Amino acid sequence: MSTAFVHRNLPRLLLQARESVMAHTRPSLREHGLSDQQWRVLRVLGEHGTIETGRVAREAFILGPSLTGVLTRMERDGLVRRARDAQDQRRSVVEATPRGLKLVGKLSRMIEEHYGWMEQSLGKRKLAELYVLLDDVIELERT
Amino acid sequence: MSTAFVHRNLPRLLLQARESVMAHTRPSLREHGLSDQQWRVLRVLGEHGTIETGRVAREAFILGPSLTGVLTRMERDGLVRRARDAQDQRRSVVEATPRGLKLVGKLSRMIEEHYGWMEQSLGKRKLAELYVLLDDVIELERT
DNA sequence: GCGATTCATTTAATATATTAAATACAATGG
DNA sequence: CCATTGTATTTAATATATTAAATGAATCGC
Repeated sequence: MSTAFVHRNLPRLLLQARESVMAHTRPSLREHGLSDQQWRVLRVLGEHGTIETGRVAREAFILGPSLTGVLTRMERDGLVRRARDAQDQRRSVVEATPRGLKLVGKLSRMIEEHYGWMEQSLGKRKLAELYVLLDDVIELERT
Repeated sequence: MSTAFVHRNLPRLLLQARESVMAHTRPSLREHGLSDQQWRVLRVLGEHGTIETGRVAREAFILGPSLTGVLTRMERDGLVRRARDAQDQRRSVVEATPRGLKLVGKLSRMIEEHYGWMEQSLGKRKLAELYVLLDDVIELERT
């Protein structure tokens, strides 16, 4: 007996879920003058120190042309510094300023608390299952 | 024994999963000259016929100010028609043109096939579980 | 009826997304 | 070496996102 299956607009559900999760952390970002994208960039820099902009783009899920502008504004706001790579003059590298790093630390702790809250309200079991399923969906693309 | 839990950047996973799903349908949309947003709007119009723009905004997950521009361009491209609501002159209503409706039909069938493919490659069980978990996450926001 | 308030949409200003094209440098083959 | 090809980033043009403010119309209380 094959179950009749009701499709649910998966892209929309994923978008809603994402909004739902970020609804709790976004206000803190905004209080510190950060956009979603700037926060993603800052977090990558916090994890990797000085790194190539191309890698930032991949890890922060921002396309090259967008990243150019994001970094320009972050530099303007004293959050990051840019320079050309000495070995390969095509590449440019970025790093967070002390001010940027301080922000990363503060907000990372805040977000860690948020995960604790999600663990509680959703349940560890469900959260773990969700991770696995999302990995499976992401794998589809490489098919 | 409480399991140590490794958090996985949920917003990013949700974003990746969404991209992974849309990677298969987006090329078809582009071939027909549609952006993601225009497709969402068109689909809502296909489901509801003539409807208020406010409701389109909610169902297509587009903020008011963005929708203004999206609808302007869609009208320019002959996909929709706009008019003021006779009962309440504050509101405006939209409907798809015949050309817009033809597109909805064609692309809807394409997307339906895509769901069939996902059902196969991911499995009905997993897909159903994913729907439930995403609903749970979305519910968190209303907490 | 009229003033204050509320509601729906649009305008404005800035930031980001998207695609194609340009630029600038590096690697490679002959 | 030099011309060709490939790679990393930026520029350009248009579309969309975001937030605040403005506009225009309905409603509410008196």
